[in-house]
Amino acid sequence: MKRASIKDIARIAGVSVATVSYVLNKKEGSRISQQTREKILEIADSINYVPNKIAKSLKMSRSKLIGLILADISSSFYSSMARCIEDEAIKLGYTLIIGSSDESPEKFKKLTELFAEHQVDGMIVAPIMDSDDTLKKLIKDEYPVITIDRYLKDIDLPGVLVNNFEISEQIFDFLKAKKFEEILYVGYNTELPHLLDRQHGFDKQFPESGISYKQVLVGLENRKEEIHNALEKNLNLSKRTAVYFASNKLGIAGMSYFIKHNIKVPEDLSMITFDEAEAYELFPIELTYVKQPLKDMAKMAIKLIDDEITCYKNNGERVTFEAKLIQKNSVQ
Amino acid sequence: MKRASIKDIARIAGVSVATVSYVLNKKEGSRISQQTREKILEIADSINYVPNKIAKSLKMSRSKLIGLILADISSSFYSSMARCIEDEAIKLGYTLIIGSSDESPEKFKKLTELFAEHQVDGMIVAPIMDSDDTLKKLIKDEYPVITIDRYLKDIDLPGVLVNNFEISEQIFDFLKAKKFEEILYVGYNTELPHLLDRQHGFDKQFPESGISYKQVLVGLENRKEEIHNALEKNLNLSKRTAVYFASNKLGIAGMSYFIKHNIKVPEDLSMITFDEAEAYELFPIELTYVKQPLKDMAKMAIKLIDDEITCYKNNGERVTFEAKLIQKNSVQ
DNA sequence: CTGAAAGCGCTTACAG
DNA sequence: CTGAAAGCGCTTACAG
Repeated sequence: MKRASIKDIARIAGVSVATVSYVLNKKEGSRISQQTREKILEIADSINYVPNKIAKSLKMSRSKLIGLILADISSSFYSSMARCIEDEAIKLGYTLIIGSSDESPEKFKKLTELFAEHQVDGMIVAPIMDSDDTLKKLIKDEYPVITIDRYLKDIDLPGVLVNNFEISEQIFDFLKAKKFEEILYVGYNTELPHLLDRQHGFDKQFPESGISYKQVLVGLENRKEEIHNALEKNLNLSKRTAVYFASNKLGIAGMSYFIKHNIKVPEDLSMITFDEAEAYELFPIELTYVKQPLKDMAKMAIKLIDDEITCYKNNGERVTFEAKLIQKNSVQ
Repeated sequence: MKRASIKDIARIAGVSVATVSYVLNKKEGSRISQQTREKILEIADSINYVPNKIAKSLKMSRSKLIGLILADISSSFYSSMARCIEDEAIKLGYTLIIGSSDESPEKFKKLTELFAEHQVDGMIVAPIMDSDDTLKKLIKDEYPVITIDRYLKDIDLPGVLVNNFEISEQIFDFLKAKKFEEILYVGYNTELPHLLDRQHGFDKQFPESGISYKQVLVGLENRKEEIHNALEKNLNLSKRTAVYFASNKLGIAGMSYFIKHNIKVPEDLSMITFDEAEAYELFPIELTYVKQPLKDMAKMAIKLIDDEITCYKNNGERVTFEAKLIQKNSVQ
């Protein structure tokens, strides 16, 4: 598997490696004769030449690699996101290296180090709790990094996310207009700002609304039992109740609870979830849920990181996309 | 973001780059004095030295990169698989580059080329229809490649997969023992051998079994309407019927059909699916399904590709794992 | 115990 | 229109 290099092409063609490099890179102002050019291309093809991006990277200090750090590639939200980012990255000539942090600061740190060693041109990361130091170091080194989905307080990094606060306000208004007596928010026990936004946009108006409000916060691990227990303790079906699940995993755990206990949606209870999921197909009715514009976000993420790579500025500006409440039949 | 190199360390320490390289790589037979060693390590740390794997790769002709080509990273089966492979790859010091072929031979080819240019040490691929030529070229070049989940007729490559044929035989036996009058196989209209195995292991015994057998084959795109239509045409609930769905996506589409039409499992109909899925949680009863040992398969995949990288032999031997029928409540 | 030097496969400023 | 040469950041056989 000894592979051909431009040196081989040069030798066969009887020209210099410089000449080969010029024609292979189709430089605009290239002054190579049509004849030489054709000969070189032909030889390259015939000996199965594959350009060595590693050598090129070393010389150019550009790897055309982007590191993507997600919490967990096997979760449906992140794998959908990864897929969209993959498609956009390829369009700009980047290749993706992917890693899962599992919400562990150590793993997160390891991943950034590993990716830096591989000389990725930039990183797109979903930050996690206590990844501040790791990110600060990257910022200090002026490493191109942007955030996706999440962000961190006091960490100024460009990023893309949705209007978590506002969409939750909208959901509050929506539910308020429907005159629910009791509303339950099922979210996460975390300091992750995007989740706090999602939570606070929702609960801030309750005090003066007169609506009975409850809140259940579980661990980011999405343990089914924990979620079911929380619902069991907090669900009051004697009132006209709505539940807002802050993620698709929470929603799915919720639905499995409802199915198990024969609670009918929306007759006995109304519900809204965040994000989409394949699993929704299996709920007896169509869900009202919050949709994030993943493709647009991915496109913007790649644009942002490409901008930072091309011209580092890190103005810390986050681009907010509008999430959309898709009204179906789970709220009555 | 100009980064420190061993040259910088050497300059500051007043030693040669060779010495720096030796201590940084902790070579066993290293003859560097404890004093120099400590000084170098200290300096490396203080100037924030990050080893440049690209330079190392170039010199060593080893990138420690593995290319993973799946049909679609956003599908739950492949993202779970990717996650397992990621974990195993890291253990052996490899980093994953991931791409989705979307069942397109052109994309598949592009991906292998891109990965080869990035000098991945090897590739783990889920081959697709008409990717023969691309794979043959890789084999001719003696590029380390192994297959995962799928394989291709007449393409000899090491790989890991499950005993599709045998597990389907077992399912036939299982259903036969339950004395169903009619059995429906919902699979794919494809020549992909692992799916044909899954299919043939099931249908081969029907002729002499006396059980009425139907077969529905849909496109790999898993279009819900197509699957629903097929079920509508072929489902006969007047008989004691069982359905075997050849993938989780098919199974999910099937379940959504049953829910929509108020068909009760297992009272009106029994069913079995292949692979797991988050969505199963939302079906009213626990499913009987086929479980693949993803972790073990991932571990073996990394072992196989690492073997090929270390010592290319490509004996074409596929390692078969036993899928397991997990008996729950969807078959009566 | 340590260093000078070659070389991995490229790109590109410079010279002709 | 084309080539010789330097250099990207490493590793390692060789010499001392």
